[in-house]
Amino acid sequence: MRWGRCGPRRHRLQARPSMKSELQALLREALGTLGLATDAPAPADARLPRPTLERTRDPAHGDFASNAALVLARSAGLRPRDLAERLLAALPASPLVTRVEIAGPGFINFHLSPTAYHQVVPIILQQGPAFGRSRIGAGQRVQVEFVSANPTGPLHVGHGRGAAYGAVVADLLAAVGYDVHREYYVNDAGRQMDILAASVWLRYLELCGEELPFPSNGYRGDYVWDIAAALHREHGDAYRVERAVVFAGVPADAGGDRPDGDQEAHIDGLVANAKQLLGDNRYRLVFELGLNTILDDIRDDLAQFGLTYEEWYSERTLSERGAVHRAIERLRTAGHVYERDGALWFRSSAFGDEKDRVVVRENGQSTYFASDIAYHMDKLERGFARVIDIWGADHHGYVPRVKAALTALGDDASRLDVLLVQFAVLYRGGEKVQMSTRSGDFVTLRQLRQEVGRDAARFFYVMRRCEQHLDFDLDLAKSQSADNPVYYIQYAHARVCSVLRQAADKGLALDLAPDRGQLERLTEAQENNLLRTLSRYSEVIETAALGHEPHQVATYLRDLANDFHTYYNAHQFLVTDTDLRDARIKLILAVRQVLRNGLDLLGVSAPERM
RNA sequence: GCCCUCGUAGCUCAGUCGGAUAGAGCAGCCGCCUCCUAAGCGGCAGGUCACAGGUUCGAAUCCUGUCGAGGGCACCA
Repeated sequence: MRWGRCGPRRHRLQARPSMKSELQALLREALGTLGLATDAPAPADARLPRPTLERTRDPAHGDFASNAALVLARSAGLRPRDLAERLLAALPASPLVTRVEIAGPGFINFHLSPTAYHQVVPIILQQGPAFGRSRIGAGQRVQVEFVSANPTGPLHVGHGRGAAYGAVVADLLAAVGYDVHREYYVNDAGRQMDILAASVWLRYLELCGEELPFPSNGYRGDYVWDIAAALHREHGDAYRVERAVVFAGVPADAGGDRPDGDQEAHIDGLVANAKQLLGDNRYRLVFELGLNTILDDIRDDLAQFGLTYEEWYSERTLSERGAVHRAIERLRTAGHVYERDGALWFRSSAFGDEKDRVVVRENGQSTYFASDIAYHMDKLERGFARVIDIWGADHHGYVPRVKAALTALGDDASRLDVLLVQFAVLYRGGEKVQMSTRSGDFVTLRQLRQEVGRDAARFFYVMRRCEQHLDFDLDLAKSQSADNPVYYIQYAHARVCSVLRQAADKGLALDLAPDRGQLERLTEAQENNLLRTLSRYSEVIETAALGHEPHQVATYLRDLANDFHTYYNAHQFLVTDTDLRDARIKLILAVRQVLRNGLDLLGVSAPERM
């Protein structure tokens, strides 16, 4: 995290979002006093490290440590420890800090007062669900596009990870003050959709009693039968065409007894025949029926997974509005396209791509890539400060060409971040669950939710870094044991609720007013650990949001739950000493609040009893 | 072949912008319920951070190369 650009400002204890930013302000002031501006733009040599303030790993080094003296010694013309001395002298006093010392090669270690930690409890209780949220995004508009699976079939478990990851990235950005626009790009045009329409029609013909060979490249899932059955129910035989006519002039399929055939030409021939035999209106109806049925299913599926979108963006309307044409013309005007072999090519190799790419095919149809150029152009034209795409890792080769297109259009490609999510592999009984999209034999997201539940699914999907392959252990996700991190964390929450129920049952009068001084009674090691962990929450949310790293929240919550369970086992909360009891109840109420806030960000519920 | 990502304890993974003695969980071993939920807690053991160089006060982290795993290299989307 950079140190911010705000000028020297009187520090006010409560105004800072976290104790870390409070200390940063102190340090910045000291640096300013010595004329070592940290607000200057980064030096040309970006490899020069910048001063940082970090949590220490070893308590002997205090609570926070800064490497400022080490990093700035050279430019200041001083030895690190000498510079550290001067910084120490220039450091303003603060009630948070009890002691500052120089250690090792020139680290500056800050020891914080117990009060600094105690005050985090009333802050959490006052801010409630808002605790951990901040305004560092300053209302900047950010677009997050995720899932965007083709509406040619139900979502499967591979899409689930992108869905969970994208949802949390978006929510995190919103939590730190960005104006987030969540979007699903609907590929409702193009060849794959035509293949779906043809697949539906062929299954319909089978329901009508026609016997026909199903194309090897058609969509074979059961859902295609369902859509075909709906068509047949509503329209009887009105769309029926004899088998011989359907296959007239269609090149042979490949596979099975015809290894010499051509799958692609075969399915394209069937699509062409379907369009011609059905005519515009009837073809359109079949097409729309397939699209809408599947899209409705996807919407419903994602809603039940806890995902909401601000917008479902149609590829078809994009091209109908002329955006694709306009994008290509802009590239043409800028001199970045050329014709070869009857097709129109974008010279993406001039902008860092491996090779040039076709935007208009020989048959006159624009490519999916052309739509994507138009779509990304449109995103930037809509005025988003940042645009985030979340794609499956198998699309990584696609990143350079999209960025190339934006650069060629004269846009700033650095406004686009593409986050690549690796695949999730399911394990059941220690065995890898085999899946194959080809045969339609895949586990759907809905099935996964039904098997392990929404909470476990959401949590497991985001508990690893996105570029890490995910081993999704179904048995673990279902197990109601401490091994299961979801239950472990939720159990901590339920335990706090349980203690409060006990207090109520015993008729104990709790004084939970914010500032009564009882918090000074929290002196046990477990209490100090808990306070330290609670005070980290805002920092975790900030780094998780800015780094697009939901797993940090998952890891943090596990730590917090662990600290709580340790405390629970070591000390009784409902003691007879009322001040101590009130202090402990306030502390665990703060724990409960932070658990809730964190789980909420992950889309996981916080049950009151288990 | 070229490109991208990854390689940390037996297994699954954290490790902040390069920071001080590399951390969790599981599995293993030893303990802890007359007590707010044992769906819990404590302890022990476990490491050449794939390998080799380089950069510097300092490298698991940055650079180069090698090896290994996954993915990508369409007038498909």
